[in-house]
Amino acid sequence: MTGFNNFFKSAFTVDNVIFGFDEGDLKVLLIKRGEDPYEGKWALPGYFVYPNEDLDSAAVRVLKELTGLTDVYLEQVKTFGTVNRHPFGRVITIAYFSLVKINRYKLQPASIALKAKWHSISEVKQLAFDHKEILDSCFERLKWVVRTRPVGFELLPPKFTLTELQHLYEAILETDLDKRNFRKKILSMDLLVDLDELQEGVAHRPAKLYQFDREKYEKFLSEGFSFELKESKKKEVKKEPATNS
Amino acid sequence: MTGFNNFFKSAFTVDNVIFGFDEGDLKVLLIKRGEDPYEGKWALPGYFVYPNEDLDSAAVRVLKELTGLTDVYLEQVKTFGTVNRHPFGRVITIAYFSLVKINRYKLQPASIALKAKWHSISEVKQLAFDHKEILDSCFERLKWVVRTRPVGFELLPPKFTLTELQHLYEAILETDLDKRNFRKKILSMDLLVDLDELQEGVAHRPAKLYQFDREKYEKFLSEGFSFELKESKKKEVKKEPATNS
DNA sequence: AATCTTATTGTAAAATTGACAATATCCCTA
DNA sequence: TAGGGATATTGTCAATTTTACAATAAGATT
Repeated sequence: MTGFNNFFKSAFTVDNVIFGFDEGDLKVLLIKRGEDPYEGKWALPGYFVYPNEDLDSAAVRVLKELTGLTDVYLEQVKTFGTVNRHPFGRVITIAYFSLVKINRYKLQPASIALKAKWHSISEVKQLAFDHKEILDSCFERLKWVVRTRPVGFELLPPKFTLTELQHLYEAILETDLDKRNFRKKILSMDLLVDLDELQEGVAHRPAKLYQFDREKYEKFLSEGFSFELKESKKKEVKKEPATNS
Repeated sequence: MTGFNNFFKSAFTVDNVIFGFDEGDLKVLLIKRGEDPYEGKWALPGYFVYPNEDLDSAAVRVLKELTGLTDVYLEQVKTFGTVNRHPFGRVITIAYFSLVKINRYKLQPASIALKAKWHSISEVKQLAFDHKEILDSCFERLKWVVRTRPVGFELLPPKFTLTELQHLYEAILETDLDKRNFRKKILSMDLLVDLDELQEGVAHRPAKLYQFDREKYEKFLSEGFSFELKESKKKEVKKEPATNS
């Protein structure tokens, strides 16, 4: 292997776009960096991959150290490796996204982070490194995944209402959906269990609670079933309210 | 950056799944490795990424050195980084796939390759490293891409018949398609130019030649058009002829 | 001119999508 | 407990898309 030594001078990290859903809004978990580079800047949680660690394991570790969660949906999206993206040397990063039930855990700021905080996707304007670009890629991927596989449920509590589910899809796809058509479509897939329970603590007619039937989904999958939501017209672009200028 | 030095001992490569289409069959370009490790084994063309080289550039370089082609469709798919996947040390690889017009070039076996050869996808059983897994991932991705964006044309000569196009889709999607329905669907997208030319040299009624209208496609895209072929039932699984056993 | 081979084309039934608004139910307050 | 408030729930019809299906057309070959 003489001659190859020059190649063994790089490092790689994983960065994790952790999505959550709260108050009708799609959120991403960001950390305020506690060390160089970009100390004090908001960034995606991530870290170097250890020499004896698989990539997926590293992504799981980063997630666990920050949130304490282990059993979550996690998927590799894309690798970013522009030559000068990291001030310490050649560092490429493998981007993952994960979907967590936002109320299920307590943030556990890892040593690398001064603090961690949920941000509304739409309000994230810039981040350390090339993390904004990574976030955008993962958001695009999420849009596709959510139309293609029933993973939306990973973002909701185990019991949810159809309206909550619809709001989730609307937030992710950035469209408005027709209530009646959405319900028809979702229910026709026969992946939800009607729990015969009602929402509590709301000051109006409570909605029925449903649960995702994972077993049935696995069964469908093995029979060649394909979850598919049609792409629809874009929600008209929100006009930025004309700010002072 | 004290303490991080231990991370800067890795390397990364790009591996390229180069698809072509010939004789009604989807092909992949493999090389017989001319050096360690796995010398003499069939593998995906790939190489280390140079310290001052972007990932995409490396993929382009690998493709060019092998085929002489530069202006081809190329897309990053996934990164593979199992700890012990490479005998020389920690080496992760970023997998790309590309689509080439198989008759448009002469193979130029690079220094790393004893020889390069097109293999029918279905006949590739095992490869060096984890390359078979990489190939499978890229093939899956191609199936999705081809239903989602009109990139199939990248695999055909500039002028092609509708039957050729259909055979291409059938090879990639591993399904049979209905002739009339396929034509209706494709033509209704209004992305093909009827060249008013006929196929030559065939011993039967010659078919009309068409050309992909890239400009029109760009225009449609900017207007929010979405190319979409519906997923269809799987072609019934070919039963392996019972071999001697 | 007859034959061979592949190209080309249409129609009707079925399934899906998309648009659209009235009624039902529970909570809360007076 | 009656009325108002708020959201939940539900159905129909038109339009579009998908699917299944086979007869005729046209150039090449003999």
